Amino acid sequence: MGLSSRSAVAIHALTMLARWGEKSLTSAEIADSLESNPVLVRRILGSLRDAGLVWSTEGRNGGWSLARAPREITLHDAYSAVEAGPILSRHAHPPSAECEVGRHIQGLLEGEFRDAERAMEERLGRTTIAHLLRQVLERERELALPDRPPAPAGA
Amino acid sequence: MGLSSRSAVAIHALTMLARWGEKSLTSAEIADSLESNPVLVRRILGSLRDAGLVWSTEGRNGGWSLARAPREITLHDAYSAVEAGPILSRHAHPPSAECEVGRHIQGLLEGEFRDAERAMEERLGRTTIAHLLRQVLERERELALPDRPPAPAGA
DNA sequence: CAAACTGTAACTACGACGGTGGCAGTAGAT
DNA sequence: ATCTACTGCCACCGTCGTAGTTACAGTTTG
Repeated sequence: MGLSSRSAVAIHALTMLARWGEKSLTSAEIADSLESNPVLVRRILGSLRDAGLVWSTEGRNGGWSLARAPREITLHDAYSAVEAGPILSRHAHPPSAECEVGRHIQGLLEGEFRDAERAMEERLGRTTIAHLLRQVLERERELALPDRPPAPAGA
Repeated sequence: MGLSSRSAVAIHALTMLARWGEKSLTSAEIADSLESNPVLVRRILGSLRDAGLVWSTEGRNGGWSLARAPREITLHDAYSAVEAGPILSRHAHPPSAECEVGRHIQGLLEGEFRDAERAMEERLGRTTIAHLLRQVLERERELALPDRPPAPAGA
């Protein structure tokens, strides 16, 4: 089935906060960009705040800001803040201890799956919000030069 | 939420088929080891058959056998046979094109997530059913020697 | 006080999942 | 030929996580 889209929302929001770092953004502004709902955004940013990635101020003119420099926040930070359990699900029930394979497979799978998940997380940890923001600005700059399209086929 | 437990079931079944390679196993026998249901097992083994990992024979004395040598079947083979879509979910809706970040984040995330998923799959591809079976037999041998426990604290 | 925010609980709709029963088809056993 | 033991497949159920929404209490600024 796959995980939730919370990671995508979290990374999107963090990139927005990095882009407009001077001022704080409200959950409504971020929800507008997501074509979604302020409550959903607050739920996810709440998790990011619990993880120490952002902070919020209440009341009028309140909103959200980054708690660290964009280059100090990796995609793995965002992922692990909003996504809980393991990715590769284990046995729904413990297998039968009567079976020679059933007795041991669970423990062995645990190690294998854990290694595989770690590999994914390690890869996520190599990209930062700063890196993402840089690419966003780059692509935006390309849009501003319609006469010189990026990497044309015959160039 | 994480993926389904189909991968775990598939790997469990493949390891059993490798262990009793001489004779074919029925879905009921495998379900017994899983403490689960023959229909569930047939559903998953059906996917493995479609992927060319096992074959089945109908009728009395029918059952399931490996279609390849255990060392030619990786955990990634099992995983990709039974698990469909992406692991890290993308945006539920496309973000707003009005937003400078929303315009580009989806494409960028796609690349990042895809790389991360590939890292996990690559790691799964490094372990084979033969490797798993060897460890099962090893642990079983240790159980047969109660006087010499494996790796005691003071050894 | 009024306005604009966060924070949180409650609720809905939907989809995927594990699990179950039923039944047609197939092949060996007698 | 019939019985038996399988696969293959469909339809269904209860449960759970998710996205989305409404509602409302609390907080800060103007």
